[in-house]
This record gives sequence, C-alpha cells and structure tokens, in this order.
Amino acid sequence: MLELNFLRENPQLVIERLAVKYFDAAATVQKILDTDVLRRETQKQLDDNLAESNQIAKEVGNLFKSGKQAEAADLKARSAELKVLAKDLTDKTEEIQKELNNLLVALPNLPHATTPKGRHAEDNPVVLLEAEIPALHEGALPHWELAQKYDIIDFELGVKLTGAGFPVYKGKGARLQRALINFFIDEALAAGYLEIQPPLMVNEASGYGTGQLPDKDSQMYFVGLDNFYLIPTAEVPVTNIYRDVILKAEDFPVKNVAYSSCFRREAGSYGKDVRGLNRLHQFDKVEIVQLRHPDDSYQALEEMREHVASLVRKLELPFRIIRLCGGDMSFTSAWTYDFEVFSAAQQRWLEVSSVSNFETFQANRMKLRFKDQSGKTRLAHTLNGSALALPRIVAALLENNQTPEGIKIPKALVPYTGFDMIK
RNA sequence: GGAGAGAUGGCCGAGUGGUCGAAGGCGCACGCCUGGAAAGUGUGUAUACGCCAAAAGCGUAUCAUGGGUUCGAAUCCCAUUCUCUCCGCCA
Repeated sequence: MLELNFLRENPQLVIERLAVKYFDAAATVQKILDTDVLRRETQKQLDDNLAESNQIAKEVGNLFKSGKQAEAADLKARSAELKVLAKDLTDKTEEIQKELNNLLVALPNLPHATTPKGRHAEDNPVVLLEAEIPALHEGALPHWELAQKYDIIDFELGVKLTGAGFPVYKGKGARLQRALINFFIDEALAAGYLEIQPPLMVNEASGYGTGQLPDKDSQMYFVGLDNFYLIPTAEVPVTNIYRDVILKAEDFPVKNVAYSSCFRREAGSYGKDVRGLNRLHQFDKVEIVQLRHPDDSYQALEEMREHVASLVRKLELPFRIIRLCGGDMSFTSAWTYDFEVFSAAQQRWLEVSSVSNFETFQANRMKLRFKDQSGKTRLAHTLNGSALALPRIVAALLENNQTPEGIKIPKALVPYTGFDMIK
C-alpha cells in the first residue's frame, strides 16, 4: 500500500510512475485526494464534537458534586444532542476511511525510476547470461519421463492420493529433494541468515499483511473450519513476524531464511506449460527475507541477487537473470530480478527465483517500522527472494544431467545426497 | 471436547464509574555525582489521526477485539478472540 502522505504530495509522480506498469491511476488518485480531504473534514467535525462532549462530562461531574442538579440537567440535554450527532459522524468517518483504504489498496507499488520500459515478458532485458546449453544425447527425455524411468517421482500416485499437481517423491527422488533443501538452507546460514520454521497455515491478518488478501484469496487453499489459509510461500508467515513491530535502527539488517512447503491453487492454469514439475499445487521452497533501512535496501537486493546466483552456479545449471519490465512486474514490487534456468530437454527457460525489493509497500500495509537515529518512526523496507524453489530446479537437473548411464548429481550436492548418480 | 481463571504501556504490576494515557517498579535515554565505574540522584521515555506554513502547543482515539449502559467506562453488561490451570484425548 502506498503511503497516503507521499501520494498527497506527489500525485503526478504516482500517476506517471504507475503508467510504467501500464496502470492508469489518474482516476483513483484523484478520488483518493478528494476522499482524503473529505475524511479530514469529517474527522475534524467528529473530534470537535467529542471534545465538547468530554468537556460537558467534566462539568456535569463538578455540578453534581456541588449539588447543582438543575444546571446539570441542561448540560445532559446538550450532551444527548451531541451524542446523536457523534454517532452519525462516526459512521460517516468510518465509511470514508474504509473507502479511502479500498482505494489505496487498489494501487500497485511504484516501480523504481530505473525500471525498463515494456509490457510483456518478452520485453524483460536479460541482465546476466551464464548459460552453456548442454548437448543432450540421442533419445534424451523430458523430466516427467525420466522421473518415471528411474521411479523417483510419481505423478499418477499423487493423483490417487490427492489430485493433479501433488506428486509423490520416492527413493532417490525424495532424497534429492531433501538434499536440495539442506543445501539451500546451509548456504543461507553461511550468508548470515537466521533460520525460521514457520507455520504452514496463517490467519486472515497475515494474509492481508503480505497482500494475498483481500483479492488474491482464490489462489490460496482455505481451511474453512478454522479460517486458516495454507501459505503460498514462506514469505507470508516470515514477513508477518514483523507485523506491527517497531524495530530499532541497530536491529538492521534482519535476515531470515525459511524452508516450507508452498500451496497454490493455480486456478485456471492448464496445458503443456504445467506438465510434470513445471507447475504444482504443492511444492517446496527455501525463501530468504530481509528487512532493511531504506538507505541500503538496494544494496541488499544486489546482495540477495548474488546469493541466488551463487546457488545456481554451484548446481552447475545454465541460467540467466532478467530484470522485469514495468508491465511484467508484480503488483507489490518496486524492483524485481527473475532467475531462469534452462531445461534442456524441454528447451525452455524455467523461472526458479524471483528477488524483489518492495520498499515500504508491504511495510506500510503491516505497519512494520523502525526508529531512526533522530528517534523518528519510519517504515522499513522489505525484500525477499526464492533461494530456491525446488521443482523446476529438479526438472532442470534431471534433464540437463541425463546420460545414457543415468542422471549425474552436481558435485556440490553429492555430500547432501550421498550418491552421485541416479540409475 | 468439559470446567475454571485471566487479557492494562518495551517488561512486571496497581487501578471496580469522573481528578486515568493510566500509580509504582524494571528496562532504556540524557544529565548530575565520580579519577573512572557501580551505587545514588534528576529529567525524560507509546502509537495513530487531525489543527498549525512549521516547531512548540492543542484536540481526538487507543487498557485483547466489537457492541451496549451512562452526562462520564481500563473499571459495569453482552458477544468474540486469545492465554493459563485442571480433566479428557493425543504425535
């Protein structure tokens, strides 16, 4: 959520910047400004009304004490009038406040001033390409066929147990998953992150805090009996740890890493793009989250980008980093890098990580603040990134490393898997 | 799931209708004291919104949340949520 004060002072800038995301904000911004004026007027009336009521209440108390019942009765009458008015003003204020809030929540985050122009994914500039595309042997298979051939991932069985998009990992497939998780977490620990094991279900307030609610609720699984949502990413519980928190300046940087299963309904996506591990309803991911002082959040973003790059390199996967253009950026992000690995049998780039700086957008929503040197309370910056999401990494590992003798495990991972080949 | 107790500021804790944004303590910050420190001592120490060009100042709201009673609610009433204790169940 954008900050009202900022919007009040820079409405034109907001409109221009959001145009980069192909979001026409002019009407909403104007409405926000109008509603804000109305809100302050109404608020003032209500405050004055309440101030008088408070005054009267004091006087009545004094009159009672000195036995002047008659005068007290007069004041009580006035108080009753005020009360009716106050009720009315309260309702009005709340309604206006709600409307203002709805308008504010509808505006995306401002993209950073350096955001590349462009509308679609094809317009995203590649900022780094480290991709030696492996030459596969004759008869190379896509990962879903490899999974079956070596009996390491069973998609059919998942359908039996739950439904499509809930694969069962078996034998070396399961161990490969566990190895990747441990590898990713260890790497994050070495980079100074604090490990967190969050709940996999969250309440409504948390869903709202990171922006999944109110409007993206159809993407989350919902446990109706208890009003819980299954997390679509560890970002939700981990970032919400700091909801309504005021940090001290010396608490920075806050660096958390969390492994979790992630649950996504992915309503409306079918077809060949979602075959095998390409898109699942349940998958595993290691997520890194940072809270930063606004002055060095972009330094942190580069640090996180480098961290993720080092992971992909150690796994010896061909990859590229792209900077999302305005039109392709998410609602909440100010700056995003996507990491894509090349999956050689599918001949496709697969997104395996998205690293973003949200600046104060999430922080404003969840009231995540800090006290700066001068004692002033300010919103912190939040950042997060996948480091990494497992299924597409597994897909690329299987496809790229296949040989007629079996699938080779990258050296960095062997200490974690305990084997160097899937045969 | 059953029975009971409870929820107050960063923490502990007092407060059963007005003088309460809230005693007292701890913690923290700054000052005094000291050769330095401890002890002692003084002052300060929530958040949001609004008024004001701004600071100062002032107003309003907030004692789990939402409603109600009352001229007036941290205090009384109702509902909800959460926590704790005992019993039951259980990895």
